Amino acid sequence: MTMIARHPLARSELPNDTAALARYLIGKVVVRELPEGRISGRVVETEAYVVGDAAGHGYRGMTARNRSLFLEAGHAYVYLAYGVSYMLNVSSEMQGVGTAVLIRALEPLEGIAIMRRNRGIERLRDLARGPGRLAMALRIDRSLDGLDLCREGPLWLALDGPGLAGDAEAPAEIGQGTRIGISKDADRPLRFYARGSPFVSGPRSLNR
DNA sequence: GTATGGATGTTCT
DNA sequence: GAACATCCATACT
Repeated sequence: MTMIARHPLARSELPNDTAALARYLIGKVVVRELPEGRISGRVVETEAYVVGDAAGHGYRGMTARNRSLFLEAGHAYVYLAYGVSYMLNVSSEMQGVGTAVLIRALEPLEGIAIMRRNRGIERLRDLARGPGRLAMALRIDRSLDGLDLCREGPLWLALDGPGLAGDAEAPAEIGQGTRIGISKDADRPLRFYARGSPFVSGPRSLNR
């Protein structure tokens, strides 16, 4: 078993601008620590919900649900969408600004057997392809809302070190397009993805 | 591969 | 009462 060198993202290195953060997070690693073991996956798709964005949950100010959006960059904002699926977001910009990056899809790296169990399916490609599926695979719910993702803990964000699985691959080109599943401010190119990755959600036509 | 509809909790009008 | 940052099963091309 290869030793995996990996450390948390430094808050000071996160781009302040939300769209820049969304791009920055492509290729980084989400780590989930569970009693049964560790799950991790490479981020292959994100969306930015920026300042003044009518599609963003912070657009109308702070509420009991969305207060984590207003934390300083690098904290988890988790909410329930459509009463069915949890969504994992990374808060962005300065404290007091209600913006975030939605993590939409992961390429599974570690803990694949646990992910299969959490999802109740076998197919590797579908384990975390889509934000709701991702949350189910990593067993993410509201109990993780507000967590600091720049420190090792039950859920954190990591940078690859040498020796990591997938490390030898050339860094994927980053594509950019419109966000999925929204109606307000829908034309802005605020979705980022690893071009050509089979683990990106949505139709293949959106991943060229 | 694409298209459709139902389940579901929370927020807002 | 409607909208919603979704998923899944089913039907169809």
